[in-house]
Amino acid sequence: MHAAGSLAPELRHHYLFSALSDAERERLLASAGIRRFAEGEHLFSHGDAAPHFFLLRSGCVKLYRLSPEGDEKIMRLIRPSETFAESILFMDPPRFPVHGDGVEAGELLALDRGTFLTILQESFPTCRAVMAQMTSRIQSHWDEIETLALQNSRYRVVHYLLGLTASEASGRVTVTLPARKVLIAAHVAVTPETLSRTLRALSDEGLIEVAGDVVTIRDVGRLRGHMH
Amino acid sequence: MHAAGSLAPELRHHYLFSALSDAERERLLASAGIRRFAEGEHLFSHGDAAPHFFLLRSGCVKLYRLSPEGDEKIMRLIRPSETFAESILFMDPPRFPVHGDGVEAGELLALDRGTFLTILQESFPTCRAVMAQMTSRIQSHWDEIETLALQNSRYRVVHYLLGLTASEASGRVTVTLPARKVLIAAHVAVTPETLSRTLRALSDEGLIEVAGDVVTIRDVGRLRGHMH
DNA sequence: CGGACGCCTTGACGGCCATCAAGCTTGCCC
DNA sequence: GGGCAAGCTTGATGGCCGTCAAGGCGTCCG
Repeated sequence: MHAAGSLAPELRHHYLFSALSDAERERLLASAGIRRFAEGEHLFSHGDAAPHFFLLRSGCVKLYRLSPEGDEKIMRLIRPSETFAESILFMDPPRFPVHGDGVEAGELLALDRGTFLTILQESFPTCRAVMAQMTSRIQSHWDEIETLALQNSRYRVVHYLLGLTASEASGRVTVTLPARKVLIAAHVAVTPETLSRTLRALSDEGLIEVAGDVVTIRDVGRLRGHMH
Repeated sequence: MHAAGSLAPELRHHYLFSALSDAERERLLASAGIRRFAEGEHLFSHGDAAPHFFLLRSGCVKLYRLSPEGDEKIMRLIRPSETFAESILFMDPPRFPVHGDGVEAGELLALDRGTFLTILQESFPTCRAVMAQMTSRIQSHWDEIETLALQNSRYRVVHYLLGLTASEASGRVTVTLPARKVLIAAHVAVTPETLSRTLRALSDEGLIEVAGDVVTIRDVGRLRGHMH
């Protein structure tokens, strides 16, 4: 991990940091580090001491939990310019709440907890941005809990596909799965076999067309109506 | 809903508000209201405009979601002196993310969103308390998502029972279920029938003793080992 | 005391989905 | 091209748990 160069523009355009002054951004970057990682590389473990939170610059990272039997549930797939592990800012002591692995090689910006906390103290707008971010995460958690508790696997898969489309989309839409299918499966909490069978069923019903990792939804509205 | 009287002590001892000055607490209370509710009374719906968040003074409230088929998943059971719906502080527009019903008659303190946001702006320690609160909620959501995704119903029931005991407890412990069993079932995402059968199985295996809503765990450590 | 109502339990059954085990397709390298 | 490996698909089977239906067991109230 080496020092962060002139990344100020990257931060300026990010929701969480756009309310900071140039001086504050510089201060934050001065304390930050860059970490390159390879595909499959283990980045941190659930429970590890966590002095940083992260902004992904390139590649793809999975955040996941493991059951004692070794089953994996992916909590989030992180894509470039997304931040993660902000929670560690307010924990005492700060520890990662999940495992993190590289899925595609890339680069992380590791932001220092203490520095950012000091800056927060002086920037209520940024405080508010952090809280808004946390709020929207909480929203999505509640949606996921509801989905896991109340809905079957077919619903979860359809819901996931629809989530890949823009919310105002309608009619015929083509999306690309953001990762290998085994990862998608671990994300929607089904086995790869069930994911495969579900996609095939949807396809047989004429609702979607599947070609590798490219899925064409033949009619978004109609798919929405066929969740059960 | 009528004005809040001299409730300052209640707020002073609450985690979220203890960092406020007396003047700020007074200001918050001046804008607050009290709402009494009956058992079974519907308090608000998922999606309703939400000008307040709440502190429960007495009774019990359930926060829940419904599936289109009418199945209910309880997200939280609120007990006196707990706050809820703080998320609405940072939404735009603020809307309740769940339904809320009274489970036992009681009284709510409804705290004004705008007033609290103004106060937050001037009190970084309170900001930080709010963020810490949100962080711990996020933690528990991740635990719940993991449990729903990776564990079977027996595990979830055992996990719930263990959650009712103090974390450092060991040996023989007696707990009282905090609500009717149908609500417990909706909380751990099983049917009442399955909850009943699971408790019976645990009881047949000599792990617990059940008498109405009083459950005696014969050995906490041993129960922990029998989750699967 | 008797009956009714809620709440919980118990039993029988079936469907969903995980598991196990082959096959298939694709890309890669010799 | 041939062979191998990784990722995905397909099939057969079984177990968990939801559904439906009936039965027990308190509590309340006439």
